[in-house]
Amino acid sequence: MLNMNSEHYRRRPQINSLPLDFQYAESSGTPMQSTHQMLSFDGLPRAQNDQQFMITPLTVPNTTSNYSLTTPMAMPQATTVWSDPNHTPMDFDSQNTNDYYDYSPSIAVDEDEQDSPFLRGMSYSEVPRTCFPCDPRMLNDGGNMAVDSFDASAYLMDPNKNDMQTSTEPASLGFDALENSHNFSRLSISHSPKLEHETPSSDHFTFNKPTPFPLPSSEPSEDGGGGISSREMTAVDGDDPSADEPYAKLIHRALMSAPDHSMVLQEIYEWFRKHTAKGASDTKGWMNSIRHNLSMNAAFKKTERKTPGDETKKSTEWVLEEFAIKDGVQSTTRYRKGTGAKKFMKTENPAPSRQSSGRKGGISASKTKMQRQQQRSISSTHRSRHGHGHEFLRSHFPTQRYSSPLTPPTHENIPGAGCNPYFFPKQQLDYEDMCGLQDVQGVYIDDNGPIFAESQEGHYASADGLPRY
DNA sequence: AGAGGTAAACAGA
DNA sequence: TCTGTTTACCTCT
Repeated sequence: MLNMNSEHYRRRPQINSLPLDFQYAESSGTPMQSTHQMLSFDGLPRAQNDQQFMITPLTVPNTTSNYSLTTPMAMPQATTVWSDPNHTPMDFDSQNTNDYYDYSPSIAVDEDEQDSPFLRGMSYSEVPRTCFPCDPRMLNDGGNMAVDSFDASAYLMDPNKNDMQTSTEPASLGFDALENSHNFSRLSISHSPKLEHETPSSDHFTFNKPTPFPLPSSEPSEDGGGGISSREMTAVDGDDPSADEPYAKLIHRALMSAPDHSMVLQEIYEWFRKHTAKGASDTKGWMNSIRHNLSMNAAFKKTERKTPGDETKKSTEWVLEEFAIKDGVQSTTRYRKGTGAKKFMKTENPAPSRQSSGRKGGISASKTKMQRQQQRSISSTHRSRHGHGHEFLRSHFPTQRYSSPLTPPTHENIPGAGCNPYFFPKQQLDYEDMCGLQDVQGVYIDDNGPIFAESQEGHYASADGLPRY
């Protein structure tokens, strides 16, 4: 098993001014079979040992070099070719829980590299890539076989194929990416990964924008109603695909259908009413869920715009983050479960504010609501369920910001994160490492730096000495 | 265990 | 009352 500690990736030195994820390992000789399983960082299938991918001579500036693309990113187009339902990918996330890899579509790129013959007109972010353990430090054996253990792997890029999208206009980028992933989910998958001497067909080898992360099923379609995810194809196949689609994806679809990828809450409600079964419900639970997802999912950003016609009025607008336009939306659950948060939640004596805030929910919980009330009514000691947390703290620290350890820092707070929110769990660890605070629970990031929600001893501390909640 | 849904407390506009 | 945030629970896989 390879040591896939992400530190090795994150601190890999940059070579030849190429972006971190576009380094190459030079070696000579003929292509060799890889002796290592290719690793997938996004859960998508990757090439197996008997799969070879050739890079055409025209695409290689130095034909004595074997290139590998080292960033663990999804490669939707090639994945379409490689996908083998019988192949179980090695999933990066499964080995590094909450340790998102530092892919960022906004990594600064040397402009000159954009025209590199290696890139052949593609921007680096457009180049499909996968992970190869070409960094010696990634390998347990010290890297002895780091270079020569894999074949001249790359991707069969057809330089004559002109369906590569080079537009940098955000909306079209996003649509290309999504549309392409849409194809991924719809197309029948070729089970023949061998591409040598094959002429790629447009069906399985176009080079539109690759989506760097798990493929969204929330891509727009002609009718604005959205596509069908692979999950839905197996799970629903029914009349209303949206019925089985999570709120986050539906909201994403709604926003994608808007001209500026933005809507006010009421417009989102309206979209749900028109396009989903959820919105047809008489209850208002779905609205609550929408608001919950908007708040909790980093793909959705709240902005303010002035009401047309009345410049004094402002309305809150929800807009898709750039990465969400390009890559789709991630699970809302994912954003609310950071490492620190997990630790925090496991503490036996959570902060008073946590004990009192929030309430039990869920369908079954509501069923037992009556039972609880009855129990309370016969209890001789009536305990107030709230009023001890935020109330007390706000009265004592009126200017304090009440951010939650569960709230991921916005990507703007993280240097180098660009527009990629997947930095934040890693960033939490970085702060822990930097501060030697491995034992501190609930470390999270604030505008002012790390905030230490609660230590194992139950003490509160923070970077500025004030308590955080 | 993770994803996703839901109810509900609570604050602010 | 609406909106936004947050928590805590639930079911399902």
